[in-house]
Amino acid sequence: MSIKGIKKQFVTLSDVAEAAGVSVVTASRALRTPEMVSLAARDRVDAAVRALGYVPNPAAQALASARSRIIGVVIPSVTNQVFADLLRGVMDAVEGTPHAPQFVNTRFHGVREEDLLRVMATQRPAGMIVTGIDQTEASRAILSDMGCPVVQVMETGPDPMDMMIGCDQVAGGRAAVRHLLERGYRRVAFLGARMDPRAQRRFAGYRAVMEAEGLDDPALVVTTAEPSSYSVGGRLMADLLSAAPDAEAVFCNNDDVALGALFECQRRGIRVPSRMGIVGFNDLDISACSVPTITSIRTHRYDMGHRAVEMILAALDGDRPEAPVIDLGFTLMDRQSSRRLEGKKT
Amino acid sequence: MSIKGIKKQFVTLSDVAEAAGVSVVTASRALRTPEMVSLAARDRVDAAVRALGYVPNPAAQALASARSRIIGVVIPSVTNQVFADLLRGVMDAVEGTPHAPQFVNTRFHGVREEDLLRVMATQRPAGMIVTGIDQTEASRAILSDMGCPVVQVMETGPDPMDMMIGCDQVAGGRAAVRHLLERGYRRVAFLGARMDPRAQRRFAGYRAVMEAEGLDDPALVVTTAEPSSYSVGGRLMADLLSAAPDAEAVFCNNDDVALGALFECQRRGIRVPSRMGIVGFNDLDISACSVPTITSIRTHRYDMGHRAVEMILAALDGDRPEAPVIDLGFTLMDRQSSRRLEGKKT
DNA sequence: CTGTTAGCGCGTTCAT
DNA sequence: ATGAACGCGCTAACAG
Repeated sequence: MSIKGIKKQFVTLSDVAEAAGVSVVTASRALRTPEMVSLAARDRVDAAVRALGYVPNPAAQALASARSRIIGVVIPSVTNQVFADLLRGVMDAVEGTPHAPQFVNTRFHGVREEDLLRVMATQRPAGMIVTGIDQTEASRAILSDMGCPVVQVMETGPDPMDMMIGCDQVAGGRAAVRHLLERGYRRVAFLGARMDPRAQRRFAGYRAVMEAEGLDDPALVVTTAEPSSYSVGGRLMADLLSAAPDAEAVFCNNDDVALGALFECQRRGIRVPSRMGIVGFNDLDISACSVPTITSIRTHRYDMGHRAVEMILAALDGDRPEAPVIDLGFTLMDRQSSRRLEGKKT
Repeated sequence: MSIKGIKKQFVTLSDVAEAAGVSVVTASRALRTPEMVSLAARDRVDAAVRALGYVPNPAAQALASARSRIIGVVIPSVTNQVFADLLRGVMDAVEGTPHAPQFVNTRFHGVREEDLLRVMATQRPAGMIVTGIDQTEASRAILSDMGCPVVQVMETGPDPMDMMIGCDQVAGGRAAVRHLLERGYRRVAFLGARMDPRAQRRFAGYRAVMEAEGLDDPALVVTTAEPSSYSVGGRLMADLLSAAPDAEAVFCNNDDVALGALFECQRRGIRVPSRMGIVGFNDLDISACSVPTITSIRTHRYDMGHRAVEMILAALDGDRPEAPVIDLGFTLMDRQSSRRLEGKKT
């Protein structure tokens, strides 16, 4: 392109400006704020851009403007299907925009989160999406220093840092347990793996209902610090059957555990839902297909990711949302695994 | 920091240099090539870095060096558990390095992939990881123009662009079918969803074995363009039972389909494995826990992601691997769903 | 509406 | 072993 022809490897804005016969600034403005440029200039710049195949250099943009087009997404785990859904929502939402997500995972570790945020800060992100509402004070400080829109996703709660979109985990827990009680189960147990803050709150919902009904019993609560998985679900069910052989139903932390628990029942010949009711949380695809199908609390992870991005983009455009915190709610998917009365299957 | 105190929001290298009483270049060298700096200067720079909490600005680095620390990862889908495992391997491997992955998904779309690569190119990535071996000519050209290490993952094949790590999909398909034949199943069907190139090659393995045995029959092949899922697996099994009621076993495209097929059998009261054998592909967690457990071809997705990153980092250090293509192989996980003789479960 | 002038923070010559 | 000077490609001030 240039006479030296050595260092320059890409088409730059000056190339475009030269080709269009305008100054670099005009070319720049034609691309970023077309309404501030004469129609004639705009057309010539556009033509030059197409002819030369110009694509802006994000590093130069970021350096000059002290703002990148990166949207930082902080999640605790990539393994978990729940977060995969969130990611999908985020990726779909940035599509067609000049923004790109950058994912980091905290592995459920608070200090690690602070370090990761400090590194993210050097990128001057356009926006940040963080999981949950339990950030440390230090993390909150770093985030607010970033000077960009921040959305807390997955949960709702008081005291949002900036914006928030999710659902009430305690209410979800309550709904699950009430459903089982309505179905006629009394000895309702709680199975929980990886008791992170959200799982804790679901458990709080469970306990609230059980205590209110005078049905609470420590023997009915089985948890582990291990990450949730199908196999852990099976083990928790096994432990429960030892500790409380008369348990009639389980509310599981999430659907992985619920499905593992179901399999354990099948291995032991325990009939679900007649002898044992099961309710999960999150409503994974598989819960609607298993035999029997699994009753679960459906949360809207994809939408949370998608709308979180939309909220950030709107905020960048100066449109702050009316309400900073959005509760997407949840839906009880009433399926076979909690249908005590008509229970006929395995 | 500076007298103006207005624009400067972050600690820069000049701040560090000033605090350490050295020039900016020296500070820069102390960080990047410590051996070229006197011990005294090095220590003072290190101290200043810690005292001021200096973190380099990646945009400035990228602009000045025409190289970012981003590793581009191109996958066809984020939904799929298989790619989630790959991502996890990648994320774990970059941890502790100055590199960061950037994910884009092609949605199994070739032209889309080209566009995405063109955008990635503007970032001057440190390395690229791409899925599969079926890139278009244009994509290959863009990738090679990036002037960075490129690793093709998931499969092995001839003609690697640069480096390659995966396994032989055709061989995997053959192994699955041979296993079923050895177990005594004869009318072995193929169930396939989203017949992407990898699925096509597994199918090629299936067909090769069936033809060699003189057992091939078009009625035994049921596929759909829909993405694979548990429910699609159920539907494929239903379709198979209409087209070939005498089918004795199925080799499924992947474990989602296999599990869906199992559920469909359970709904219809068809005994697995005695009446219907099932083998999946990829070996998801759930396949080891379901009732019955599912025989599957285990592939090493996590390792592929992890080692792909390691290969890139090594190449950046000038250590090209001995062999540019690594075959990680696969393992047949022999479980209950194909145990025809001892089959007793549902 | 347009152009001129200065940087953004770092890497990379060249000198010394 | 060290430093001065320049430039990466773009945006942000300020004039006109």
